[in-house]
Amino acid sequence: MSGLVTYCDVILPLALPKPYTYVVPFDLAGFIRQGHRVIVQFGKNRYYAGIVHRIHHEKPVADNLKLIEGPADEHPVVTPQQLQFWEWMSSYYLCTIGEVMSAALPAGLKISSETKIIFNANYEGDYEALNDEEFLIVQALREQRELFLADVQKLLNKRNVYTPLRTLFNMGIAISAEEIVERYRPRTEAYIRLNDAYRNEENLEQLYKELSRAPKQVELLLAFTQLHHHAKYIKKSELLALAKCSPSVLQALVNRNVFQEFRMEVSRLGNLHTAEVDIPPLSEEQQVALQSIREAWQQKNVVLLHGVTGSGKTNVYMELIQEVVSRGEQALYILPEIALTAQIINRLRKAFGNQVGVYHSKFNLNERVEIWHKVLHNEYKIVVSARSGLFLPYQRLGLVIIDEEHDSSLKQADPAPRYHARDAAIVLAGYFHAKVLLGTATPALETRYNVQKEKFGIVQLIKRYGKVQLPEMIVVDMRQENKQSSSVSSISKRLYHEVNEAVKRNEQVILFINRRGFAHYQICQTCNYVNKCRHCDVSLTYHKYNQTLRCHYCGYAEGVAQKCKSCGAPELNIVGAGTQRIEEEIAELFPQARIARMDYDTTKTKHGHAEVIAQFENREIDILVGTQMLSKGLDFDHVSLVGIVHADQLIHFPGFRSHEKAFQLMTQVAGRAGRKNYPGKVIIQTAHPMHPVIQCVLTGDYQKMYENELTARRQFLYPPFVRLIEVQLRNKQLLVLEEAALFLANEMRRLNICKTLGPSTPFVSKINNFYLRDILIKIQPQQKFIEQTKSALLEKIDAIRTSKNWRGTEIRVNVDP
DNA sequence: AGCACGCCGACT
DNA sequence: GTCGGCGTGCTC
Repeated sequence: MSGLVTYCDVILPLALPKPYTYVVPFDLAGFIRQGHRVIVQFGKNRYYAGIVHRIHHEKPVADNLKLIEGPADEHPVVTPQQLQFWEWMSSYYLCTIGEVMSAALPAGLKISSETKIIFNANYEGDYEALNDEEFLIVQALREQRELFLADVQKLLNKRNVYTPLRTLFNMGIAISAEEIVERYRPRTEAYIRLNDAYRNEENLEQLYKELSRAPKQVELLLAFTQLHHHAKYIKKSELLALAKCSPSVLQALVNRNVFQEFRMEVSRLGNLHTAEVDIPPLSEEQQVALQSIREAWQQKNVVLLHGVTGSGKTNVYMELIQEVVSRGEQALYILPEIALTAQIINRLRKAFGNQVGVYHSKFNLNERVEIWHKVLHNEYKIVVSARSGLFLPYQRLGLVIIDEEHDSSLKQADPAPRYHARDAAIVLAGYFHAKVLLGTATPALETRYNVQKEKFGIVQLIKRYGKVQLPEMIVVDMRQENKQSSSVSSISKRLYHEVNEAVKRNEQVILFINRRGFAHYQICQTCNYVNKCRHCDVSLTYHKYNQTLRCHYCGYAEGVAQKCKSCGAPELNIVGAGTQRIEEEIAELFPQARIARMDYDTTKTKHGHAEVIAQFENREIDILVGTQMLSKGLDFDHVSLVGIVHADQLIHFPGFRSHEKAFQLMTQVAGRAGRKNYPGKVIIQTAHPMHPVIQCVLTGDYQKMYENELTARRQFLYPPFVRLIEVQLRNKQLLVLEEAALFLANEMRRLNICKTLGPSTPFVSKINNFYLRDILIKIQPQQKFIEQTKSALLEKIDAIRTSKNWRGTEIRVNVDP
């Protein structure tokens, strides 16, 4: 075998269609393995850490291959299962493996080089010939000796700084170098150990004598000897605290070389006490459910736990996690990001202590790297996370729980990979022969259908846990309401009355508003003109706090108009009822109540969300007004009333899932009413009280909603009866866009293996000066059709990308939208 | 994602 | 006439 060249295919964290092949230097050939992070040069100067995908001896067609520079770590950081998973994800969701890698690897494990400009101090020429820009750079260099490319860009306030730099390089004033920046920095802490010489009793005796005139030092030394039989060294801060001595005393002993100070890497992840707290006993019903799940897993890998809100699904999860962990396997518990609350984490930490890892967007880059390593080294047996937890390097995955399985935020919208955590989890679990549990009170239609088709097992949990009763559901007909009342209000008389009563009884109220379609905007009283964004096809949203009109798509902002831009009339109205507006209305209606709002604006700050929740839990707030966020994972004990202010907005939202989503959302929100102590009430305000969705919510009839929806999906050809691929094309030039979109749609139609709709103009037809067109592809749910359609689609997309005629066309593919 | 090569506007 | 803008193509 000697004489064979070793190659490795390296995945780079860029949107490149395929891995690139490098030569492994001879002396590294036995060392570099699949999953290793390796430093490679890519392009003229730039270096990246890529992941070794495959090692082989097949000479690639490309010539002048580069050598890899070397490994970034001693051991591979990506497991074979992960690489398999990345590959599946890129082929299933039609994106590049580099895009998957970008999503999967924490930022701290991504390395790229930065160009450094270094001043040549030995330069002996003059600076006469330099122009302004060049001179500016030289001035900065003389002061700082070296600059990053980004610094120069900032200095000159432009992107392309190559030209002046080239002059400096040519003149020998500066040179350039690539600095590889590893973003992960381990945290270190100071430790103290005793000099080995004093392990000898005699020497120690001698030392005490020598120190007789330094009583503080003796004291510290005694404290240390008492503490240190646990370990050979003690954390400096701990020693100081325990010995109650000042740092100067310690320093004196260090200077005497009695103590030695050294730094050690420590974890950033809190070291919790592993208190063996009991998991709360299961109710009889939960016990039965648990047993049924175990049995169902004998037959099926995926089981749906369909349990009403408050039925204590979490208790069942805990039990299952316990079982898996005791077998030495790892459990992954995925929830929608906003359901990943302190309540859940605390509970798991209480039960499982240090074995629990938490992974979500609030962790910084360093923390995420440490979590990655703890999963890799099998120190974390349990991971609680948002959907990105799928990408951690599990060793022995035994169980994946997807909680709130129906939740649409489990599907990543942007950027690619546009994956669904539930579906991806099932694939991932398959690699480990692990079991999957999907939990929800309102299963996604597709999931329930998979149960019907006997792909998934099902276990029901229909009683609320403890003595909690299901809430009373009341519908208010807003058409009647508006007829009777002279002024139009968002709050009906009935809801007004019930809120007052609840607040009077010192109970809490949640008012749910669907934010979408509710943004307020400025409209001309005379000609009905609405200010629109200059770059996007949307009306500008009114923001009260800074009196601006803003575009929610591109961020464009302008001050509120004083007069109409179209007809010049000075009378402009703000219309629309956002959460802010309704909160004001509610404040007027209930002057005695304490009201808080929870939506995007209030939860932007890191703790805004948690603060509002804490205040509500502490009963410092009577009425909580909010959006979607209120429906998930929050258990409040004193909420007796939930009001759904505008149910119609939910039902009539465009999209084939709107009825399903409306049912889910209303049911979930209603579930917030009446926990331990109160029988809850739910008031739904609608202009269509007889609408089937409303009726199903009122009667809590999931099955009926499922059957209705399934019929509609079958009739109009939507999932689960077909598989969908949504393709969006974007181009700054409308004509080019339309031609390209038509080409793609027609080519797909010609195939005759799928049904192609469009191109159509989306509701928002222009974003950031890019025009948009949508194409929807419907495929019969058989493997061969799906595969053929996908490969044809990729081919056609490639044809557009490489064609001169349609250049500048961006194409986004969304599989299973 | 960079970075380089190639073609059009405003300045000497 | 040239400098410099950014628009398109390639990177093992």
